Amino acid sequence: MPERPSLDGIEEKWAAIWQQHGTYLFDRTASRDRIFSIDTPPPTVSGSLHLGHIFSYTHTDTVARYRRMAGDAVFYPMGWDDNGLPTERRVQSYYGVRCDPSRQPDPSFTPPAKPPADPLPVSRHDFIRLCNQLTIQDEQTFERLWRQLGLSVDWSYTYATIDDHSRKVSQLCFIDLFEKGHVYAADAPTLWDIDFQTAVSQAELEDRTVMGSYHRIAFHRDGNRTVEIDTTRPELLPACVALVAHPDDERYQPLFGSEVTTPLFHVRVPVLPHPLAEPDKGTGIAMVCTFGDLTDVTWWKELSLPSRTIVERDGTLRAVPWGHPGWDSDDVEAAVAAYGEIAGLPPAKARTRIVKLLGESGDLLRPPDPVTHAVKFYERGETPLEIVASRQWFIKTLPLKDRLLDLGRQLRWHPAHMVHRFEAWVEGLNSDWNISRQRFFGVPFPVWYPAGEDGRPDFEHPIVADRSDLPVDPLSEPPEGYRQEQRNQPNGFIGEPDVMDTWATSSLTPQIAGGLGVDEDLYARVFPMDLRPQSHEIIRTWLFSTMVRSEQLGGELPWRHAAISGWVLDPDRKKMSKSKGNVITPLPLLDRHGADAVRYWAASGRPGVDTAVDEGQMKVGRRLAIKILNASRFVLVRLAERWEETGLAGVGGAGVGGTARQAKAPGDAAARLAPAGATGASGWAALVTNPLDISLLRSLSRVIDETTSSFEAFDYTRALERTETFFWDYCDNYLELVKGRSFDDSQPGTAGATSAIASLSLSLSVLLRLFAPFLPFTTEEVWSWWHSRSIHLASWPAPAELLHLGEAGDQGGGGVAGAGRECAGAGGRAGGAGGGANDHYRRAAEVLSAIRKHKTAHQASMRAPVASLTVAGPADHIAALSEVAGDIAAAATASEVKFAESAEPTVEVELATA
RNA sequence: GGGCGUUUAGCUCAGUCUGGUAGAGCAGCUGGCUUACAACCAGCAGGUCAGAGGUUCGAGCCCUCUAGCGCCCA
Repeated sequence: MPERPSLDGIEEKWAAIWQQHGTYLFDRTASRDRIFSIDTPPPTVSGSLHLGHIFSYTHTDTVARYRRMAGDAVFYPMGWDDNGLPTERRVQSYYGVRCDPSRQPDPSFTPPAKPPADPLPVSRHDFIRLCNQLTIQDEQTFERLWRQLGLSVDWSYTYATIDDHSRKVSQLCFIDLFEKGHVYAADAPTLWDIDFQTAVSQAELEDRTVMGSYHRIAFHRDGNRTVEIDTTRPELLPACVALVAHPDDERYQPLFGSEVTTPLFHVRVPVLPHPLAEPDKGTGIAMVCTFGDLTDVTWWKELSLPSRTIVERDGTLRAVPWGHPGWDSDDVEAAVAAYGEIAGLPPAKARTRIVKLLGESGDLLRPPDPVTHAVKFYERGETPLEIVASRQWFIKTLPLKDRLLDLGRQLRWHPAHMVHRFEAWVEGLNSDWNISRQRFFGVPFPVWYPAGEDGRPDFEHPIVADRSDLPVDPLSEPPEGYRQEQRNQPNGFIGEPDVMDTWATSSLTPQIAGGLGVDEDLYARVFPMDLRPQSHEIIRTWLFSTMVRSEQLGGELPWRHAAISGWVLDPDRKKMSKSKGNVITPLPLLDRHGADAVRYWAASGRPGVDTAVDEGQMKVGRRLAIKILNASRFVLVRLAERWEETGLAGVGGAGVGGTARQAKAPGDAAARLAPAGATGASGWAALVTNPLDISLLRSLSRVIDETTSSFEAFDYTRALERTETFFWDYCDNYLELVKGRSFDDSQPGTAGATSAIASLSLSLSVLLRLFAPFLPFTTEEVWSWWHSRSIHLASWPAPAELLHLGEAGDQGGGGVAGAGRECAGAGGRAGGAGGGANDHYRRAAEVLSAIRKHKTAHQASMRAPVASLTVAGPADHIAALSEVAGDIAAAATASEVKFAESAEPTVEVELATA
């Protein structure tokens, strides 16, 4: 035990020892009912870890540590979500390269020391090589930070969503979907990001309010009459396939079923009713184009409209064959001429041009009217999404809506109201899940297509890889029965060039971590997982997609509980974002305050509640940690010095002081004192005979009950608060009260001193264990002063450790002293001495407080001697207090305590003249 | 537009299911070196519980409405 305890260096020290000793290794021989498995979110490694990670993962870690101490074999793996676009972007900027899939691999390629301003084109193979290279670096950085934070992860189960194992599981599950008919490829309207040149899914969308303009345009009816529509995208006029208005809209009811012609292009389009048309929006009648937005897709589908797509994958308008089938016009020449003005242009330029044309033709009825409106963006993109028709793989989710809602209700959500977010999302689903991405660093589809005589792929007969060959890359390996030379040749084969959406793989983390198809024994032990922790913003993506996959694989929930963390807000309770420049990075905070202090702050954020960064809270946490060091030293010094003479050495506790290091795991005090232990409740607890000590332990046993039930409900914050409140009171009052008795040189070895030492030892042991999930470094440091085995492998405290059997049973009631305790007998034992046994401690603390108040009011030192002390109160108070008079007198620095009966409790203090 | 959450001391939040005279920490002020801890301790001050109405002997808590803030969905 150090002379002056300190937190300096304990993080490096214990992180290394935990790693060396394998403290958090999962016991995979445990039976299912003893296992607690956690499906941790694999953070995206391409960014930096932010405070939200620290926050949410700390929550998970407190629960993991609790479960481990409560006797579970905790399966707590970590994954890295490294595949996908974020990594590609990081690699592009880090090395200054871009992927050009038409290039041949260059094995000698190494990226320049400094990224060039103009990105170097590299082959797909080399690009992926760089992605792998950088993610491995990033993952090491992440792992160091996690270790610094003290996460009790079993690092031997770490996976990455791009590694061989994940690719294998992901492809395996794709084949499973394919065989079950849950996945299909189709030409369909697809949300398309023209900058990233890739499809995106509904889950990756984000509405952003942007400036636009309503253009009022005249469509023509018979007899020179017009219909006026407002549109923000006049350039899509050639793609117009209908006009729609609300069925109840009397203005347009007469037009339903009739045809109108588009200006400039002279295309006949029907006027149709549909409830999604908003009468209040613009003129109340909308132009349906293929495709301007998702509502267009709905109208197109539900009204069985034709398709006239004009937007290319790069966002420009493609050439179209006016006058040919599907592109009929009443004035082909005019249509060709008008379209010739905009073909090949990007949307914004095409818009300007067409507005000019409409103005010249007189069909633009007034100057553009600026509006703000919501536009769909890819969440990582900067250009509004286009909707293009292209061939993509989709997972069927729409037929699953009801089943998913049902599963959502079966899942235990913490907090419970988070289920609404899930339900809102599922109910709002309007398309199947597009899992194709036209990118490079992702899990390939295990699919090839036979090439016809013309060399074109036969999409109707995909060749799916054999399970035993996984993982495969169809762009570098041929399918069975083909030779590599037949790639892209007539009558040969063509590999599927797309990769899967990141979520298509990270939705399988329970299967990946659990070893589906690879380690069935492990999988059976850990799946379904017990806990899915995550933040609320990714309910619609990660939680949702994982539910989909688990349902399609085995028709069940992937986990039993979902614990949802809130967001971390900046100190002013504003959302942190790069653009606002208010992002706070975790590393400086960890360095400044220490891991336990940051964890303390994180644990103060209740499940689901958005929490502001609060360095003040971190300072409080650090102070708590220091207090634990000092209080522990106080207790352990007494324990060590009185060890022999109190007779405690023979009771079976761990060695303390000089002998601590020799004690072995089974000999730890905690282990011995556990109810199941050989000595059990008849151990140290039997030595606690003083009423003050007994009532202290009774209070503490209630804290155990409360923290335990809080943890069972995933309310780690409450567990921490209860423990902390008790501990601070314990330091201020209990330690002061027993200071004299536990250290009384005049009476070593008396029952009173022995009781105090035993009680201090028991209570400290319990308190440290209650704190261990929150402050793993500090508690481990202190624990190591008197135990050889990690506190994180010690058993979670049980009330029975503190109380004799038969008394422990009535602890559950808590609150005011139970009636059953009143008649426990009149001896000096627990439950004796009249009124609620717990009152000794509480009343003594109140008296002490009154004395302090008096001293402070008289500007006296706390050590100022008290000449006369008279405690008055109801008979039962006095009876209890008189039993602890010696402790009160010592703590008050009074020579004696006089008692008097009165209706109201009072404390009269007279200080000795200074 | 629909939904969820939230509003309690200057700040951050407890006060739950199950109604009984407003709590903690931080910050502030005052005092105290007290042999575990001055990185500490003690004390003080600080609130129309967002607003209105209702139920009740009694409402921060239950019900209704309104407003602000945040988020989700459309």
